[in-house]
Amino acid sequence: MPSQSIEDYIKAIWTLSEGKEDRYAVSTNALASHLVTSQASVSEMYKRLAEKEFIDYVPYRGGSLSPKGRQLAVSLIRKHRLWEVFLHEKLGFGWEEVHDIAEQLEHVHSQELTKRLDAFLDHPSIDPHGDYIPDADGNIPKQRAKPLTELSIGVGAKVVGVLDSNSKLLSLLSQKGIALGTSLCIQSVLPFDDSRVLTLNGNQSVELSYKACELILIQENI
Amino acid sequence: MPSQSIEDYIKAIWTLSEGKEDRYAVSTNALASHLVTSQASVSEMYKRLAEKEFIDYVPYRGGSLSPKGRQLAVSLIRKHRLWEVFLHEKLGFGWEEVHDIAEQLEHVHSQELTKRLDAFLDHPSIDPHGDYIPDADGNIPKQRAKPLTELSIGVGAKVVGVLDSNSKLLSLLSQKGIALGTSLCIQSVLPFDDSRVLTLNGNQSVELSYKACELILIQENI
DNA sequence: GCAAATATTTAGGGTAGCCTAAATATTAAT
DNA sequence: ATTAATATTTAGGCTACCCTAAATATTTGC
Repeated sequence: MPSQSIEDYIKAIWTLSEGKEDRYAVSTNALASHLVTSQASVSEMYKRLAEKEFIDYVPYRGGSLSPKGRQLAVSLIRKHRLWEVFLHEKLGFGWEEVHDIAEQLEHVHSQELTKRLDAFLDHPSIDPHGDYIPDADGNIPKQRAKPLTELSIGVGAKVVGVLDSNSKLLSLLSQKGIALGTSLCIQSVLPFDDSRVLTLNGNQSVELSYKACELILIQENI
Repeated sequence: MPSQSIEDYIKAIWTLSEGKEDRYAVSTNALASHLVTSQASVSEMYKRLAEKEFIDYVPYRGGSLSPKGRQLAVSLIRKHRLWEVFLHEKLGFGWEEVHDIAEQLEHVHSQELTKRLDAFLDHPSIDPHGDYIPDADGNIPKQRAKPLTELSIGVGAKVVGVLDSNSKLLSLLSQKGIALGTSLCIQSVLPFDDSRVLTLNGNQSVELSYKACELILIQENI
């Protein structure tokens, strides 16, 4: 069982190499400042992690996750984000409060627990911050979901999540014909209040306030 | 923030002094075998715990919880049992599976989390093993709840909990007129199947199978 | 291409845990 | 009351972390 400390390091390496090419090596420096620790500690830990085959480590070149390391990282991310959903949806914590608690909960070891928690939460795919939750096999979409307010006019996208389980928002959306998976594109942005006029599934046209758009997560079509 | 190790020691001291008089001192030996560690480690840790004022420690006499130590212990027990309820009631774990996971979850530090979990579970007073959950102020009934099958004939008792949230059991009980707080006493035990004939609230008489009696927790009148 | 700046590792040391074996205190037995 | 048995502590040593300061590699700027 990897120690909490090892788990923290692995997760940090994963985070810092997100979006970078495969096997991207994280520098001692970057990791040290991310973890708010000394470079010497990182250097030492890099040796331990390489020893245990969580990373590939070339002295003076930094460390990159091995398949084993990546798997550990992703399972931590999965647990972290599932717990965040739990804290937000079930216990009513604000999205800004959930991180620190999830940071502790992610270290609980029990695959069965993760599996049941996932089912209890109805297999969510997005956490309260809009980040994707890796599935049980560790797959996770590369592209980060972004709020509808950040979509440019004329660019096609798909609804992948909603940032608030607030039932009023959900009923507003269903009323407008917007659901998970709906394809849309922004037709125009209205003056003064920045409401968006959307085209849904290539035909219907609906208007949605800025406030609602902020909470809808989309992924741009490729 | 006390370390996980310190928390484990404190909880163990609490457990071993349960039911004993106040300030009961736990011997090095007893604690070592309970924690499956060496006596030397306990001796050493006793010094650390006394230093941090979690226990009163007289060399060669063992350690007893200080008020501060007792408070920590009870908060751990509270968290442990609340998580057990969560795992059993919400995630469907069997009562025999919940302990090990709760053992990890109890170390998560967040009073707000405990508070909200308690509310989410509807302020349970008993965990899936029939142990009382200390309230937010650390109060906990001295007497342990025991199953109705362990109540002797003619002894008065009160229903304090039900070990299975199985709705069929609950509906059977409401049908028979048994609820939380019902006073009862065993009139007789039937031959062959060990069903119990009960007197409820001093008047009605009902019969209940052994299988059902096993899951009903009672506390004997004093 | 070499010096200066920067990044990284090594050296040396600290604490919280854990361990076994030896020394010492306490308790029980005759 | 002394000895034998048992309980407890101390001594000495280990690992996994952490740290600062010094040494060494690498990169950058001219």
